[in-house]
Amino acid sequence: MLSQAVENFIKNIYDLQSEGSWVSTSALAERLGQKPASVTNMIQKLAKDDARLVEYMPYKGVRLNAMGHKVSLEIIRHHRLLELYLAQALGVPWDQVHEEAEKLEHVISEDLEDRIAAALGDARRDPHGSPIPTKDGRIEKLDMLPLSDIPENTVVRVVEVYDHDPPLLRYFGELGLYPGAEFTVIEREEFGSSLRILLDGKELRVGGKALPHISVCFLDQAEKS
Amino acid sequence: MLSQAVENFIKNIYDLQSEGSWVSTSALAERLGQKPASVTNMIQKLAKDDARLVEYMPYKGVRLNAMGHKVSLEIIRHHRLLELYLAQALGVPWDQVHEEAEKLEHVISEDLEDRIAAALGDARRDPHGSPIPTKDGRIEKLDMLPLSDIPENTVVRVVEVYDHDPPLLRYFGELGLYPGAEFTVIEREEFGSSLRILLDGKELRVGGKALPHISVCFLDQAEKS
DNA sequence: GCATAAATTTAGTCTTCCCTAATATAAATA
DNA sequence: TATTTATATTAGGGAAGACTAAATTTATGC
Repeated sequence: MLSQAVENFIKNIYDLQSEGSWVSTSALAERLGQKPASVTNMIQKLAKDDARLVEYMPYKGVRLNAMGHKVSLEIIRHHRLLELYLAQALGVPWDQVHEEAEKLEHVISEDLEDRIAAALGDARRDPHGSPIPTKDGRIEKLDMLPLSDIPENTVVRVVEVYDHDPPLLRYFGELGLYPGAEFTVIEREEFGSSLRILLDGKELRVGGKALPHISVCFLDQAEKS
Repeated sequence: MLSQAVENFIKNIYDLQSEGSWVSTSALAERLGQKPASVTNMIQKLAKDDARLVEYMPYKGVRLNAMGHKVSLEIIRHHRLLELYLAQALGVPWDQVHEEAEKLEHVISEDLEDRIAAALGDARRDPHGSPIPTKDGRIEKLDMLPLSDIPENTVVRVVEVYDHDPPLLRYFGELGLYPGAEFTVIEREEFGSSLRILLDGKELRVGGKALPHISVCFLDQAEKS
């Protein structure tokens, strides 16, 4: 049985690892809201023989090994199933599901996980568009680009909104920028200060700081519904 | 914010307190699966000025004060709402809901508590028949007697099954002895070894050890449906 | 009523998981 | 390359929450 502290470490290493192979002590400390010294400490424990969840090279960083990778996907499966269940079954707003799932993910049994999954049917994505890992540890790789990199006059669809900050999510919600939403990028204003888009016939302005947190895919005429 | 350890202490003091005013160190230790020395330690902390949840008299025992009483009912509300929700919404068998709720009760937010309560409508009892405390801290007092005290030739209805042991609950489930079930006590065998009852036209034998764990109310002809 | 048994508390220890302060290493720059 | 700066690690410490062993208090039996 892994402690909640360990599970959180593993999960956050997974998230950071996608942005490069080795995860630095300070990046992990930042994300966990802990001091770098504390992180070094825990990482060394996780790399030891009894745990063996990560590979650690002093002054270089940490990364998950096969075991740690498996464990992280189990936790992320819990988290994302819970987010979706809370939103669908209990109507928890999408800006609050993360915080709630963050606590629940560590305490639900395998059996409850299965029941939640069954209740959701064939659920592939959580409310933010992130893929839900399968029970056997596979996870869909999404084909997408941050909205900040999209050229003008392009039709796109929101794939994933990757941030857990409630005010930011509420802002996106007000604009209608949920996963699945389709819109046209009209014009990128100078210095990336904001983006003009056309969504459901309305012209909207999306703040520049928000752009990296929305990922979209291109939508050619054939696909567009 | 109370720790899970503290919440568990408070909840278990509540449960034991109904069987007499002061709760002994050893009884609490037994229930919590801890050593008496550990319990003394924690109790003294709970009685200190910062917490002030219990009243403590050395060598006599511990009991909840007004604050502790309020807190315990909040935790028990979480627990019982969760048990009922898990059973009703997710089909978790009644012998497993306790264990699951035991972990969840400490991590759900007030908001989630309210959403679960709303989803359940006007829910008054958990799957074992125990009353669910209201949001404002009131709890129904049940009028019932243990099945071991019921005279022969009496018609009764199951009110509460008070034990969390899964095999015992499965045994009751097989017999059909859920809260609400109505039956007639036919004959009490000598030394309380077992009880013959008539339920839904079938004659059943209930093991003597199980009798104190089922509480029933009398059912006169007028009430009987 | 006194001796023994049972229950409780005290004292000291251990693990987990966080911290700060000091030190060591790596990276960046002149 | 030497020096400065940023990053990481080591060393030591503290709170929470459990433990064992020893001492103390209360209850019980003759």
